[in-house]
Amino acid sequence: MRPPELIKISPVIWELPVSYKTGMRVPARIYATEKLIDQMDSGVFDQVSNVAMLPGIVNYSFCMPDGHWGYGFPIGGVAAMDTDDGVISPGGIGFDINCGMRLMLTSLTYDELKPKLHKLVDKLFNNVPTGVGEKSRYAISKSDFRKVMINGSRWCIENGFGWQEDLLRTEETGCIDGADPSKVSDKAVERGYHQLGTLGSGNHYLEIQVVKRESIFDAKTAESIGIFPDQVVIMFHCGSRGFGHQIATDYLRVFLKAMPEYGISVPDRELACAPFRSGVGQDYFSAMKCAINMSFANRQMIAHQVREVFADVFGVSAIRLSIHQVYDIAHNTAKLEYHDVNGVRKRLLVHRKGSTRAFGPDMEGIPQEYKKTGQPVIIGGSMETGSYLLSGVKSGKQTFYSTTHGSGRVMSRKQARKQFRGKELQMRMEKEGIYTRSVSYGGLAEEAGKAYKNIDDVIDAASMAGISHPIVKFLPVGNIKG
DNA sequence: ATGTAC
Repeated sequence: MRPPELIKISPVIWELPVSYKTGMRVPARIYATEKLIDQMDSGVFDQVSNVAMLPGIVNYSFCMPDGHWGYGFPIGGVAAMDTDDGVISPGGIGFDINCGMRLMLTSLTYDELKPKLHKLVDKLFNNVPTGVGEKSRYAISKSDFRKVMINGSRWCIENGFGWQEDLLRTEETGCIDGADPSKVSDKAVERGYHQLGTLGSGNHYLEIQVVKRESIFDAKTAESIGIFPDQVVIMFHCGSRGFGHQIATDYLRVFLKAMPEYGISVPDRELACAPFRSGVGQDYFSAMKCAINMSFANRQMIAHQVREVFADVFGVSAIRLSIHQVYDIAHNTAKLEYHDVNGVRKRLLVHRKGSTRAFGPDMEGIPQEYKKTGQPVIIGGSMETGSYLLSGVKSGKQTFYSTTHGSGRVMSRKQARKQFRGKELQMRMEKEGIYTRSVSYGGLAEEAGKAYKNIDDVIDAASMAGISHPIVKFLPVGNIKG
């Protein structure tokens, strides 16, 4: 359903000019192949051009190749705002603040895993709380949770839930500066303090994956990261649970009320925003950072539980099994970054909603060990089709160093439930060598591979456009989900 | 995504 006004800039870049809609301050750019652009719902074109109307937006309103309709902004949306006269918008970050991915390696080969796969997946399913409303296995007081809001993953490491090196291999070393718990409602704390180390539901999952020799695209980089053929790896996807959700809800309400006071009008209530420099804008920014830190800590606690389960099932310590983390990266955030805009270095608030930061080689803010290769980008595909590790590249400058975050839905959850049967899907996957455990069959059906775009198409588009570089593809063999 | 509705 592409609009006739859509201009093809290159085989993988499409533009809606400012003339497309009254009020657009910048053009909108969608990264997609012909095939992917035709798979995008009309909501993408509508929303990406709405975002182009927001005050202070710089260069373009972007949508990544996995883009689809979302709350206000498209999922796959990127919008960099001028920090002097621009806005901050919860819809540009997502309800699940710091939803993100973590990738961990093992020294195990697929043959070593096979006899224990069922036991491993069952034990992960029993140990990592999975599903809506599930609570943490750890008793964490509200005063400890306050420390988590401020210190993120660092709190976990200090309390024995992980390894020091995990911090170095986490975006922001697992703790973003400037989190202020006084800006977070009691209700959010009430929902969040017992959610550390829980997976959640929907498309949140934990997967055991295998490296196929033929799916290593950049052997040199893969080897330098510690990846080898037939290796077993662990990937998971989750965020800040009810905690971040409540913070987003709280501030959307505040912003809706504040907008007229600042003279801001938006084409869609879901684009509620406030000037970044305003009191409420800064309050949300500081509260959102608490959710960013909570989410890093959540994934750290899951990583800890994963190591425990592996050690238990294989009867060898996690250190002996070399369960080292590759990286942990968010795909739902707004962050202050310095970028070159028409030759001038400017401080921007980069909203990435279902989009992954992909800093190129030598850039500040990526771990020393990845300075040469570029920042690792972890892409979760559907549970049937596989996932990717990419790296950031120099030419990522065009999108403020942002790329895709996953496959992107082509079918609504409702539609998927109608079209697929969870039980059948589980049996078919089992036959294909993928053992899944899920809280509900309906939930499983929503995540069917065919409900998503083809992950290879999405990665090809991102690669062709020069916004990230494929290193390796992983194939799923075990999966737990909410 | 979410104690799937304020």
